[in-house]
Amino acid sequence: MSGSASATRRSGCPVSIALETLGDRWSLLIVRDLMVRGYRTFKDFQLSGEGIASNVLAGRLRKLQAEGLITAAPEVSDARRLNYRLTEKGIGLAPVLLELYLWAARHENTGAPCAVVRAMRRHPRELIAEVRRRWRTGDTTPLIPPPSNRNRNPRPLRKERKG
Amino acid sequence: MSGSASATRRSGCPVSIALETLGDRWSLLIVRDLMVRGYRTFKDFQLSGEGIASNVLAGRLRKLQAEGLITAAPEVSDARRLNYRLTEKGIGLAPVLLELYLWAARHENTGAPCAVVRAMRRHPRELIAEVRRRWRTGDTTPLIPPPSNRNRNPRPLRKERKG
DNA sequence: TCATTTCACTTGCACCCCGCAAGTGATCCT
DNA sequence: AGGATCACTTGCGGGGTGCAAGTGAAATGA
Repeated sequence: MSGSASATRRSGCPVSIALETLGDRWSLLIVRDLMVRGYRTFKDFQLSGEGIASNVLAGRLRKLQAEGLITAAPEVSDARRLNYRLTEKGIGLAPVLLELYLWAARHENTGAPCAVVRAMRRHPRELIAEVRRRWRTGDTTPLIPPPSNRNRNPRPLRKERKG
Repeated sequence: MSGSASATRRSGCPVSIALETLGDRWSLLIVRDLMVRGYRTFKDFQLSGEGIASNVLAGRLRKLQAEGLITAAPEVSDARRLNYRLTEKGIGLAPVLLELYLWAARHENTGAPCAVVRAMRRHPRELIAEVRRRWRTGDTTPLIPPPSNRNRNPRPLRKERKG
């Protein structure tokens, strides 16, 4: 029951409580990567092309673990490797991500293919069911094709260097 | 077409693009307050009990305007007052907020009344329709009762003073 | 065996943004 | 006219973020 949730609550509103965990730039992207791309390791996230810093990534993974959204287990064949995996609570975010996806696809010009968007809009239940099935069975083939360039040297995204 | 969207895009994924605007602690809470509570003014948000700082609030309102999620219009009867209102793009976030609400209500122990949660879970379409109806007609009676204490002096929420 | 590579981080640094208290200017109320 | 209200802004200190570089353990290759 997520009992660990820290001391202070801003308010009792579920939306507010959800945003205490998820209200930042990265958490939902990590969940998305675990859910629909086949990502499982630290390296996978680093190279995801979004450009998250390694220390921030480490912090987020820690936090998501503490909140019970993901688990980490060392891989049997390679003790260096940690496999991250969504929990039931984590996979439960599928509808949120779906709606967020549909919203952005409608109101921003994204690179999302129309056919995919239309399919998602018409058959949301089936999509969620498929996501859960893949989660249960450990199927990690990407549901949505990863961005064509799994950026090997992700460009820095800074405002403007002062000097 | 949200053309103003700034120069750099982290990735083409709609979820990532959505989080560029909404991926922080406050933006979605402001949208929620406009959507289901009757909030319209700067003061309303300040007293919402979540404890947002006034400078941060001003910044968020600016950003949400720039992104086309809200508009601001001076009230006719009182020129000091600015009325904020959701745009079509803003009201389009209703399903996202609904799913986020349901997720938190299921996986965290929130103060949400079970009957309300159950009703939301069983009749999501009707709820969204009602939210849109209220938005169209300018009906600002709170859809969900505001937290009993519209905190007059919101407590500071700091980690723990060092000393 | 032993160097090299890979992996999952950590450390140090500069900068930016946040939370907070206080202030500002315009507008309303009396 | 004087005070209250509103929507902010400013100044300050601390914490979080982005980035480059480093660390230690485990795998890989010669």
